This record gives sequence, structure tokens and C-alpha cells, in this order.
Amino acid sequence: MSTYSEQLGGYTGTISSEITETLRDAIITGEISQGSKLSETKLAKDFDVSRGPLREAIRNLEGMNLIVHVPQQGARVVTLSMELILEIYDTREALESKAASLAAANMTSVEIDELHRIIDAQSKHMRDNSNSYIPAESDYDFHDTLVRGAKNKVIESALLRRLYPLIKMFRYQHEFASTSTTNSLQEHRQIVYAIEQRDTELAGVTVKRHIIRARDRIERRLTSIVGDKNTKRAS
Amino acid sequence: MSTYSEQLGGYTGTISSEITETLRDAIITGEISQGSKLSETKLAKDFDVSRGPLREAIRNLEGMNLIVHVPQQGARVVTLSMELILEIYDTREALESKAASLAAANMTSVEIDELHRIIDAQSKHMRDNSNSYIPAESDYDFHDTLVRGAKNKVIESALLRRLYPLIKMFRYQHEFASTSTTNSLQEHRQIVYAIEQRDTELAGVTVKRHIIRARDRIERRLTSIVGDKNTKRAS
DNA sequence: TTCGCAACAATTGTCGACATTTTTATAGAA
DNA sequence: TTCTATAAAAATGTCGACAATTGTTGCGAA
Repeated sequence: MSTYSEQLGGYTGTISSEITETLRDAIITGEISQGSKLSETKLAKDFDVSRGPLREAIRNLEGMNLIVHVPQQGARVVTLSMELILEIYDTREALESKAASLAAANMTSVEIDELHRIIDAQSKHMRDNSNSYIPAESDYDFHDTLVRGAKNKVIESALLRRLYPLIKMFRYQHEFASTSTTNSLQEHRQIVYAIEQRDTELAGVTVKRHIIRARDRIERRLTSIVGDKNTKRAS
Repeated sequence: MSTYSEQLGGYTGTISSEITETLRDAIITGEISQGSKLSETKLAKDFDVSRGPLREAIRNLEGMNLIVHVPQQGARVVTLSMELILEIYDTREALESKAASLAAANMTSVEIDELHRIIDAQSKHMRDNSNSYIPAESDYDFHDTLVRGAKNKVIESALLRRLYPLIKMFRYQHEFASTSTTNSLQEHRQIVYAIEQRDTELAGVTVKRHIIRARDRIERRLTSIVGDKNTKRAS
């Protein structure tokens, strides 16, 4: 649950760090709704702390792209428009496919074993609950491990710290919590295969396709609801 | 000079914003040296302000990846190891090639004209000062315009706000301020051509190659100085 | 000498109050 | 009614002081 907040943010002990995590979860789950204003004075009263740590927490959330802070106007929870979601997935496509290439070159055998364990668990889960979905947490585990395996701290923070929170927020609130079943698992297997072969190019294109497919599913699903907004797309 | 800080950060009037810009420039130029500690109390005295705005400024700089902040330990200026520089360029390769693809699809003709103007200026500059280098500012203008043309705010902030400051810092302090001459200009022309043709794929690979070449130049130059550290590479 | 512990100094975290700006509410004129 | 202008209210920005943690220094014991 608090996996990446401990490893990446390094939050320890401080009040602002606890508030950061609490607010983060509240935003991701939608308990604090999209677009709503985060009043410093009000939140300070709610948490019974001074405004100092609260401002720090807001800054932290801004670093996760979960809120947008406008000087002298305050902070608002990000609004997940369809346009933004697609932009996020385009960005993820670029970063995570590169991460996969690097992972194929740099992952240790121990880390590859970890990928196998995750996939096996997913496989078992689907045998047990026939034709079920991959649990969201397990899917995150897979991608987390993949990204960390790239051994590139810049890509890692761009993805795990700045992009994934938004993706989690979207999935949670749109009940995309479950990724599609058989196909995704098969794609995960292909990814691990490519990495195992140390085939950097194959790993890259396989992950790229994996994410493009997710993006397209989302686009189809959202357009069927929202109607036909103009969407831009390339490559 | 303060182009992107006004447009992206939206810093207006506040003390913390001014301090942010001052410190940013001091870090980029090396006036504050890499790895040095940023003491809140000391800096607050230097700027003659309280520690509040200063902490905000430090957070802003953290968002630009220019400093690393460790809770209960303070903030340090980032250290541009060769490893980090190469990671930055790998990340840039992934993001900016994608940005180019999107730009080929989404750029307006006005923006394409802007690219032409920049290139023409670079061309003129090289005719006038025979066999000179492209000025750093002009090179940034080109890439800024390209990235903005993608019409993807997520990629835009990842590049302009979080990655470019580091690149500027590196170039400035290593006197890479000037990019290589004839080749780079020719590559810029190829990029604009691909965008003009609305060829998303070509635009992507052209930019990718452009950045890979820059990365390789840096790697060769740094390894020749530092010696032979193990470097990882894929694709 | 080297290690460990205690007292001290320095730094970061937190707080409450004041200053300034933004927003809202109200009143008056077109 | 609608718009503008003014005043009140609320929110953010900033400050100085205190609390808690970290890092350092110096002494004494093994």
C-alpha cells in the first residue's frame, strides 16, 4: 500500500508526510472530489495542525501531479478529463517502453524471478476464480518491478512518482481497477520473455504495444460514454 | 531568460518565486556548486527573508530536479554524475521523440513557421560567424517550440520543467553550451521537414536519432576524461 | 589510541499571528 | 434588472519564535 511512498518519497515521521499520504489516498479514491479546492485553513483545522506542514503536503501532492497549485489562488485537485488521461497514457507509453528496453539490459536475475513470481500469482488467481480479472495491486507490482529494473532513477521517478498516482486515481474512480483478463496476462508473459532473452528492442515494442492497447481500451470506453470529443493521436 | 518559469510555473510576485528563480540560476551556473548543502537559516539571512518562503523555493527547485531534499536532513544541490547525465538523456530520448510524433500531428502552421524562423536564425548565425556553433539559447528555443507543439501538457512539464533545467545546468558547467555545428543544424532541418510532412513516425525517429547522437557525444567526451566507468545502454 | 557516551551547537520541523491579496457580499446607479 | 463600485470576509503569503531532531565536540573508560 505505502510501497512507493516509503521508497521514493522517503517520508519519515514528519507531520507533513503523514498528511501527504492521507490526502493522497483521499484524492485517489475520490473521497476528495476532482476539481475541488483544498483550503489550507480548513484542512489545517481538520487535521488539527498548523498551516505549515499542510503547505508542505500540498507541495508534495503537486509533485505527484495530483493537485494543481496556482500562486495566490490556492490548490485544486486535478480534473481527470479524457484529454488528460490520454496524454498520461501517451507519456507512459514513451517512458515505460524505454524502461523495458533498459530493464532487458540491466535487470538482475533475481528481479526477473520476481517478475515470474508476480505473473505466476496472477495466473493462479485466474485459474482459481475462473475468467476473472487481474487484481489492480498485482498489476501495479508487475509494472513497479519492471520500471525499477531499468536502473534509471529519472525514468523511475517520472513514472512511479509523477504518473502512476494519476493512473491509480483514474482506475480507482472509473472502476478500471481490473485490467482485462487473458490478454493482459499473456502480454505480461511476452514482456518477461523478452527481458529474459535480454532482447532490448523486443522488450521495448512489447511494452509499448501493451500500453497502447490499454490506452485504446480506455479511449473506446470513454468515447462511448462521453461522446465524440476530438482526440489527437500519433504513431 | 525567464521564459519557462513564467509560463509553466506561473510564478507571480511572491517572494518564494523570486528566490526560486535566483537560486535556480545560481545552481545552473554553478555559482552554488554541485552537492553543496542549502542551509535554510543561512540562505534566509542572505536573502533577508524568513524561512517560510525559502522552504517553498527549495520545494520548487526540488520539482525541477535541481536539488535533492532529504527530510530532517536538508537539501543538497544535485550532483551531475556521468551516470545521471546519461539517464537524463535516455529519458529525454523517450519523451522528446514522442513529443515530435505528436507535434507532427498537432502543430499549427504558425508554430511550424516559428520553427523555421529559429532555424533560419541559426543558419544566418553560422554564415556570419563562419563555422561557429549554434548558440545555446537558440537551441533551447527550437526544442521548446517543438515540445510545446506536441500539445501534451504532461510531456511538456516532464521535459521543460523537470529535465531541461538539469540539461542546462550540465551544458553550462561543462561548456557544452554550444551544440555541434553543421550536423545539428542539418538535423534540425530534417526534424522540421518531417513535421511539415505531418509524418509522425519520421518525426519521432529523427528526433530520437538527434538526441541519441547528442548522448553519444557526451558519453565519449566524458569517458575520455573520467576514464572507463561501466555504462549501461539499450536500443 | 580507540571506542562509547554525554553535553552542546546547529539545523530542520512546527506553530500562531500579522500582512497582503483574492473573493464574496452589499449597495447604488444606469 | 443588470452592472459597477465599494466594503467586508476569507484565503494565501510571510514572519519570528519555539520544539524536536540531527550532528558535533569533548571527556572518560577499555
